[in-house]
Formats: sequence, C-alpha cells, structure tokens
Amino acid sequence: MSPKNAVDRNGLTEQKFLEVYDAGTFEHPSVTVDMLIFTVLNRAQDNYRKLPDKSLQLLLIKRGEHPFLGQWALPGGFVAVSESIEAAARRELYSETNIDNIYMEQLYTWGDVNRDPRTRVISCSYMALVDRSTLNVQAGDDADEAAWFEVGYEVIEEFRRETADGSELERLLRISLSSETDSLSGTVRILESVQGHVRQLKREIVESNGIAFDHVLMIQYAIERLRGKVEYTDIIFNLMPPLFTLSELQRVYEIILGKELLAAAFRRKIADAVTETEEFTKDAGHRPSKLYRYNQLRNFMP
Amino acid sequence: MSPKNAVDRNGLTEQKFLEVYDAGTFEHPSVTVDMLIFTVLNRAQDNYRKLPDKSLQLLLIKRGEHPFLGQWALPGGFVAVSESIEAAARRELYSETNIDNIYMEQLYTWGDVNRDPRTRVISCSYMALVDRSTLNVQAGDDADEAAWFEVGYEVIEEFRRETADGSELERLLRISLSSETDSLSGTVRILESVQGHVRQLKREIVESNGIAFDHVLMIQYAIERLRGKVEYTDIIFNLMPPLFTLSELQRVYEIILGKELLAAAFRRKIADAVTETEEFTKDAGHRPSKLYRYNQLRNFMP
DNA sequence: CTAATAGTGTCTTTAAGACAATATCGT
DNA sequence: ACGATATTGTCTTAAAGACACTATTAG
Repeated sequence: MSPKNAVDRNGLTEQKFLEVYDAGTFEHPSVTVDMLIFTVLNRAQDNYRKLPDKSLQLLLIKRGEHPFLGQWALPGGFVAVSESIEAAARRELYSETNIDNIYMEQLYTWGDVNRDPRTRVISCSYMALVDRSTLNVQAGDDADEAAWFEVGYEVIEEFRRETADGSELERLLRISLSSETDSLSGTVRILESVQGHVRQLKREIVESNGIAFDHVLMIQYAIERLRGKVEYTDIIFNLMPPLFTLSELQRVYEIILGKELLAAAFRRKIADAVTETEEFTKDAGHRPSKLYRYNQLRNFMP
Repeated sequence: MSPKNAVDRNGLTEQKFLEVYDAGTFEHPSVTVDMLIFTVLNRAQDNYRKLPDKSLQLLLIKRGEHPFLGQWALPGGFVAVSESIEAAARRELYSETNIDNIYMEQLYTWGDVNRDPRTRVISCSYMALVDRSTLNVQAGDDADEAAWFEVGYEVIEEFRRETADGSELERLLRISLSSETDSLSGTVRILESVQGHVRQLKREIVESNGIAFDHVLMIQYAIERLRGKVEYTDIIFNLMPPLFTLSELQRVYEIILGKELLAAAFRRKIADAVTETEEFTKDAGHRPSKLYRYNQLRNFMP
C-alpha cells in the first residue's frame, strides 16, 4: 500500500478516497456459478459374469421456472456480494451432494451478453469430481428434480478451410446426455483459426436439445478439460473409491479418453501413482484382482 | 426453449415472467478484466559478437489513483453491462497496444471478497501474447504511465508435510519484475494438499512489493499457464516475429521454461511446427542462420 | 587463423505400442 | 475343462537425451 498521506491526482488521500468512492455509480452484471459435477457409475451387466460396465455421469437439475422451463440445467446459483466465488461454488456443491470434501476446480467464465434472457448474467463454471460410492444421498436438497445423466461425447465432423491469410479448422462435437427418463443432446461448433502466426478459438452452440442456457458449451468445455487433465495430472483418482483394481482404473481412463488402452502399457504408466494393498476382489466369477489405493506421496508436479 | 404457453410454478408464462423479473433486487459485484500482456524482447549484448539475449516482458501501468497509488498494476478495466467479457478484454488490449490481431486467452477469475479495498470486485484475467516487433507504439493511450517489466520466476522453497489423512506440498515462488526505472517483486505460496484421494490447491500472497492488488497472484498463475501450454500447444509462435531462426525460437522456449534445451533434440521436436524459407540472417559475425516461419498447416490437436 | 553460432550424425536411454503367454478364480 | 479376467514378459518402435563433429561467417 502507498503511504497514508500520499495524494492522488484529485488531491485525495487514500482514506478520503475510499469514503468518497461510490460503488453504485453504474449498473453491474449478476454473477453466478454453475457446477459440473461428474461421477463414474457401474452399470450392471446383463451378461454372464462380465465386469460391470462403467459410465461417466453428470448431474443436472430440471428447471421449474422460466426461462427454459422444463429443460435441464447445471446446478448453480448467484454469488452473494459477501461471498467469494469459490465459496459460492462450494455452497452449491454441498447443497447438491451433501458432501464436503470434494475435488473442485474453476473452469471458465462465460460472459456473453445474451447468455441469459432475463438480464446480464456472467457465470463462472466449476468442475467437481466425486467418487460415486460416497454419494449415498440421491442428490437435491431443494424441491428441484435432480438426475444423473450418462455423458456421450463424439466428434461428428472435422475439416480444414483455407482463408485469406491462413487457415481454419472447424470441428463439430456432439454431446449426448441420458438419464433413466430423459434423453438430451447438443452440438457445439469449435472454430480454430490461424492468421499469420496468431491463433484464435471460437466456440458456439449449433443445436441444443433440452439443455438450458448455454450449458452445452460448458459441458463440452468441461469434458475437454477433463480429458486433457487426466493425461498429465492425478485428477482421475477423485473419481475412484479408496480401493480399486487396476482394471477398474483403466476402464475409467478409457471412458474419459474415449478410447481403449493396452493393459500392459497402462500398468507400466500408472505404476507409481498407486500403491498395492494386501486385499483382493472376491466372488467375481474369475481370477481375483489385487486392490490398489492412490499413492499420495507421488510427486505432484513432474 | 419451452413452449410459449407453458407456465411455471407461479403460474406465469415466459413472457409474463420476463416482464415481472427484476434484475436489481439485490446488490451485484463489479466485474473487471485484467490483462497479462507478454512479449519477448531482445536485449543488446555488451559482448563482442554474441547473440542478443532475450527476456520475457510484462506490461504494467503505474497507478495514479488510490488505492495502491504509485504502485504498478496490470492494465484492465470494468466490463460494461452491454459488453461481453471477451469484448472488454479486447478493448483493453487494444487501448494499450493499438493492435487488433493479438492472441488472447482467458486465464482465471479471481473472486475473493476483499481483493479490492474499494468494493466487491470480481476480476477475470486474460493473457495476451504479442510479437514485440509489431509493437511500434510505446504502450499507453491514456494519461497513465505504462512500462515493460522483465519477468523473473523462481521456486525458492518447496517442501512436503505429513498431515492427518494425507500430505501437503508447499511451494514458495518468487516473482521479480524490473523495468528501466523500477524493481518490483512478490512471493506467492502454493499449497497443494491431499486428503484421502481428494486434492486441493490454494494460492496466497506472502509478500507483494510495489505490485498492486492481488496482481502477483495473477502474474504467477499466468506464468504457470504459459509454461504449461508452451509444451503442448503452438502458443509460443504468438511471441515470435513472422520470420525467425531456430536458435531464436529455442531461446524463447528456454526463457519461458526457465531451463536450457539441447539443440539437436529441440530441432527434431519442433521440426514439423515450422517451415524453412530461402532467407538467411546476415552480418551476424558468425555463420548465418536459416529463417523459418510458423507452419500453419500443422495439426492443431495432436 | 579465431570466436562465435549453425546445423548434423549417431549412440544411448527411456517410454510406448503390440501381442503372446501364463495365472487364477467360479461354475 | 471353460469362460472370464488378471498379470507379466518381451520384442518392436518411437521419442528424448547426450555429445561429438562439421560448417560458415566476420574480422
């Protein structure tokens, strides 16, 4: 801080300045948080004694109000003036899950002028990763209807165009969300352009089916981030129960990355992220599998 | 959107709802953008015929008002209600540099309650990377004094602590900023904790010397992001002029990453990110070097 | 010639990919 | 024994690190 008696160009000391300062001089936007709460769920297999299939799930809330009445939206709410954004996010997260100790990270702040038809709303999106086994409560404290949706993510088109001073890559991504009762979907266009050496990226909604606001964009962004981070951080263990088999872990990697991995290489790679225990799975109808836990002592930054 | 005649739990149609909706019911925070504008500068060498040294530079503005009068701050300003956050960032960027086509990306939104002593201000930080050779204007349209600061970044301490249900890694990072006339510095503490399998990260200012607000945090975050992205994207070419030598490019990598690279391996690695031209450097006092340009056709996503 | 940087060749080390082979359970 | 998954071994391929060697200029 500057010395207490220093004066600014208007001849004010700091104390005088703060007294005079009027925060309400012009109109402010509203600020909200929107939560992307992901989990991994075991789906029972119809088949003989196969391993349970896993799926990535996202929590959505059915809107009981205008706008987008009846559509599904990310859980979220307003940031109070006396509350940090992160505190608001934690509050929302807790109100949906009733759990405290959950991994959460800020993703992106969405600031287009007309993203909310009511008024100017800026929304800061957060991603949370929960181990489903700790979630006994069926989410939703409030009267709102909440449900888990299985997430599908697919690149449906991708092509390059030449432009005046460079080129452009367009990708169309399809997000599909399905709960026990509802089936939603959306398409996002991502435009990456290079002009000279300057690269720019634009993201826009092509189509949104039952998903409120610009939340498809947020969902697409979150999945992209999750995919990216899974490769160079230990973020994935937030989705795992305390004890897990390497095959389970591999499956979670596979559903997030959207591709199959080779068991041998996979095991080599994550070897020092996990610690083996003395325990095994049982009654599986096949060879038991050793249980592992996350190795906390692993170096955070490689 | 829901059908036009649908009614919500208060029996309102969407049109009625929007008419009745009152945006000004409660107090809103202010929202600003803060710009981290980076450049690479050639510093002339005192020595015989050595290559010019390079340094990473950041643009700061000297505050002529309370609070933090006389200290240096990131350029930035309020987001108007009728303007997207990104537009506000572009506007600020243009007003400082007088250039239009600049690489810019959103970094993080800082939402602590007391980050600004005047009132509640939420700030969204953006990073911009400029090729210094296109910047003929000495930055700063407004009356404010602007200056480029050379950026230093150093890990000064790092240790692990065992806690109840896990462990904690504490790192102390020192940021130093020096212009022709001023020398600023700050220390940031980063605390990464693991409890069970849940990891959390906290960032706080230990000390800030001549740097206004919480801008040391923003600077530290930006450098971290820049370092990270330089390794898996082509972001670095935004800092390069249209034509450059591979040695120059390597030096820029080195100052950003804060470590030396081996020339042979480096050349192999970036081989398909660049295209060679027929031109060479001249009058260098040593063997001329071939000039390259950025290869736009490179696959954006590997 | 020398100082300085540019650029290449190649051997070693490490990591990733591919795939076969072996192990162990419930029925 | 069979179906299913678990786990290891090893050969191949690709990338990164290390370092020596050759090339080209100004003075």
